[in-house]
Amino acid sequence: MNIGDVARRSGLPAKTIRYYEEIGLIAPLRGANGYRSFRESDLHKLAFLGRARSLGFSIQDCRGLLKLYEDRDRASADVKRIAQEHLARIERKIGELSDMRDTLGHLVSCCAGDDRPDCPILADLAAAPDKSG
Amino acid sequence: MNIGDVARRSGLPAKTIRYYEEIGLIAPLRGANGYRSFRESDLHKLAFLGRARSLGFSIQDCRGLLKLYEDRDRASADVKRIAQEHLARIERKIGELSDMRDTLGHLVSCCAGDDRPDCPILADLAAAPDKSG
DNA sequence: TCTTGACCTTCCAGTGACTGGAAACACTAC
DNA sequence: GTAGTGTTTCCAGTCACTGGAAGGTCAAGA
Repeated sequence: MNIGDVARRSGLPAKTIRYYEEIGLIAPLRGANGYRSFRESDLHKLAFLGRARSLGFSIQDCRGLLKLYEDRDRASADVKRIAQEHLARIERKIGELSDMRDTLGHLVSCCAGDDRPDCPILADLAAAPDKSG
Repeated sequence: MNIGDVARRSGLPAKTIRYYEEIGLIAPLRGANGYRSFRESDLHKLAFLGRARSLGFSIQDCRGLLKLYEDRDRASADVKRIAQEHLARIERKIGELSDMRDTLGHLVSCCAGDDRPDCPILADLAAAPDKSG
């Protein structure tokens, strides 16, 4: 398979696939013409990566997951740990964003949104000490 | 005020303050020795920026907000629109992350996390078509 | 006067995970 | 032969900083 076929079948852009090769996530063969030649196993890896990335795993996480995926002697505990740490990061992020949403939502609801200059949003930005930490 | 004082009083790293000058968010004066010389108004702007950034506004948004902040003839509607668009982005992001959390939470709860190789997390990554789109 | 140390300056490079674009080579169909 | 598509590599840009190097400035103390 050429990169275009793999891109279509995996749903990943060809650019991304080349990038994944560059950083060592996949290692497709090369044909005599210099074109990348993908095996089914490469396609599986790319689908795996696409799915993991869509769940928000970092490339570093993906590297670890892919290694475990290919290791028949793996312990599921290792996979679970990576997933749990990622889950914790996601939950932390949701918490941060929820705080922003609450603050911002309140400010927006207080703002008249008309042609006058008075604005509680700007007032807050100008006056409030940083409550984020 | 030198940059160190402003950094302490605004809570922003000196590096960040220099960066904000470089991209034109602030324009401190310069002393004869080449040191930046900050006025109270620069400090206020930096506090404003710090607060806006902590609410997740992009630098581009900050540029707009700062302009409105300094415009006595502004319409609060313009501020509100920026804030509402940002709020919508935040809510979209929270939605995406919540989906990830739900999927990942389910997978994690299904994984034994022991020394055996069988793992529903890997099984999902390997098998599931991308449901993110 | 000299030194020490804190502070300041600019410039360059790196982060994460791609993405866009240019220039050139390869292949297929007509 | 040529048009069009696919592929290659390489370089630069994204966003908002952050780290570090090399060197200039200043205030305090011996």
